[in-house]
Amino acid sequence: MRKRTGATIKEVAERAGVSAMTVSLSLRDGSRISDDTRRRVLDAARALEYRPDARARALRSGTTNILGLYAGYGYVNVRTPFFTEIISGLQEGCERFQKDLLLHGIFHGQTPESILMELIDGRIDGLVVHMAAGEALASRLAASRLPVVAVADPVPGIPSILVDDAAGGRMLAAHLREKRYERFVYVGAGLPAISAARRREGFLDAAQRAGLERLAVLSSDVPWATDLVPALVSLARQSARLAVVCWNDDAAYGLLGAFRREGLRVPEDVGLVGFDGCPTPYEEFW
Amino acid sequence: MRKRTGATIKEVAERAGVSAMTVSLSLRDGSRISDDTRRRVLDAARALEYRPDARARALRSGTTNILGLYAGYGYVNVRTPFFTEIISGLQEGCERFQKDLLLHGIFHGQTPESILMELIDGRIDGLVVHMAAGEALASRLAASRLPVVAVADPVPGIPSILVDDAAGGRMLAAHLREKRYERFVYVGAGLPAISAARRREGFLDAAQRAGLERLAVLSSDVPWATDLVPALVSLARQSARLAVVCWNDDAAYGLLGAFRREGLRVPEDVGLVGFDGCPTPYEEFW
DNA sequence: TCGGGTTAGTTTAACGATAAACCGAAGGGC
DNA sequence: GCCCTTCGGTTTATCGTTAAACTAACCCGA
Repeated sequence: MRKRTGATIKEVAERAGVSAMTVSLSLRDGSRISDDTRRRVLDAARALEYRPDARARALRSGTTNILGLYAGYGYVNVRTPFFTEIISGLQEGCERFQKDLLLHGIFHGQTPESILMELIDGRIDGLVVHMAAGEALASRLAASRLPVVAVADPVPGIPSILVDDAAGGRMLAAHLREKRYERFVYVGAGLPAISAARRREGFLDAAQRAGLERLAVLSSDVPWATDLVPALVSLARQSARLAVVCWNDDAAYGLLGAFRREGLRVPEDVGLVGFDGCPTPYEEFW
Repeated sequence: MRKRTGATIKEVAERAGVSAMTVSLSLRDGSRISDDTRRRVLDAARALEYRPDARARALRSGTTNILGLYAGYGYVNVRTPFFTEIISGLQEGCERFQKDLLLHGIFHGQTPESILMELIDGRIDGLVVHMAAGEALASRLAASRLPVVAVADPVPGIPSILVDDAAGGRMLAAHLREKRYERFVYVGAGLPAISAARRREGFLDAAQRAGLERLAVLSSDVPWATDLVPALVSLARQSARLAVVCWNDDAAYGLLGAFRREGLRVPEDVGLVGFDGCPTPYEEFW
């Protein structure tokens, strides 16, 4: 057990000749304390290098000043631009509201649900989730009374920040026509993400309407879709005017690198398109 | 104030017909509890969907199961590969030790020290810092009795994970000779980082010994060194066999993009080198 | 049969802060 | 003089859990 090292509120109170409550109020609220008393309290606090204990404050006030980010598909993978964008945005928000940001870990032998539950049991004041949640999990989240926002994938009954996947699909199909592509392979997600499914259906639908020939609909089990490279390369070599359509930018970037290494030129030999608009750290270099 | 929503340990105790302490022990320690009692407790806990409150646990036990990452130069910039590498490594460690990871925010009107102090006042069980710390800050850290490790920059009296900057400088100078570069511009950090200074001196020293001509030693105030582009481009156009030596990879990547946009080819028109070995998310594509 | 040790719990007292209720003194209107 | 309000605090009772000390029952060997 780790003991605190600094002074407690009682010691400050004693030194300033007031009650602990007065110290507490002086340091936070402002009202109900005379300027004179407050100054004495602040002096005492400074002299003792007093800093309120976050744990005690959290227990009594119910507030930790920490926001959580929960990633349902494994963990918060900061190596992918998708997450770095989300985190950067959250950091800005955290700054505005004076919060810190907590990234949960993956613990062996724990289910995603138990990780989520552990996260919401008093550690944080609010939560951003990125996951495909069913009714069950959603209702447990709601029961926690914790403010929750979902990003990128909808969670029933929870405010969700989403992408218009269907519109994206239509834009994509139109773009391919415009660029004179005639056929495509779709590279989908190996995840049960609702948004990924909508995105796929949205595009397939629009592509059919646009008269694009559908060669294959694959799905990749790794973030950068590298498991599909052999199949895709072989398809690309056989088919003219082929576009590889990826469900997200991570897959597209991964394939871009893989294609180059295979000597397949983009866009001369094969078209390649992603979805998300993720910047990379050095995107001006692309 | 946010109230807890679930059952407390007392309610579980009551339902199981035991004391609160027995519940606490049953759920954690294992010893001193008969199998029979434990089962009753677990049943009751499950029935009530009991989850221990992290705040209370933290206050009483002194432990939060959270590790902190503190970045002294502003904030934890997850858009730079340098930090994503650090964070990814920390995530692995957190997984092993069942910890979550806390990223502090930047708060208006707070000094870096006050942010650091706030972070260590009971929020976390251990800390990784990336900063140039003087004796004063270092001794306050030590006084907190919190386990602290410094990365990339040394902090007096604190275990620090460092790079051998001098050796890097020698390797770099040797490499430039080998590649037949004759002169260089050094692009240093606009930060008071100790490691950056050592790195600069280490290289300048080795470069002199290696007989390389030193055209300029600049320092950049932005992460990707883009403020130096005009000066560097003009130098590069005037000088043959010139290498631009960057103190870190962020600057080198930034300049790589900028040079290309200026029509300056790397390495045909100018040499460019970084320091760190940061991967980018899609490095196989480079 | 007695003392010592183990087993399986319980009781008590915090951890350090704050919410809520309370309280004395000063001021003010009628 | 009496009642009411405001100001500037204090007192009390937790928040929910766990460390430490305690206890009752039982076993066992001498």
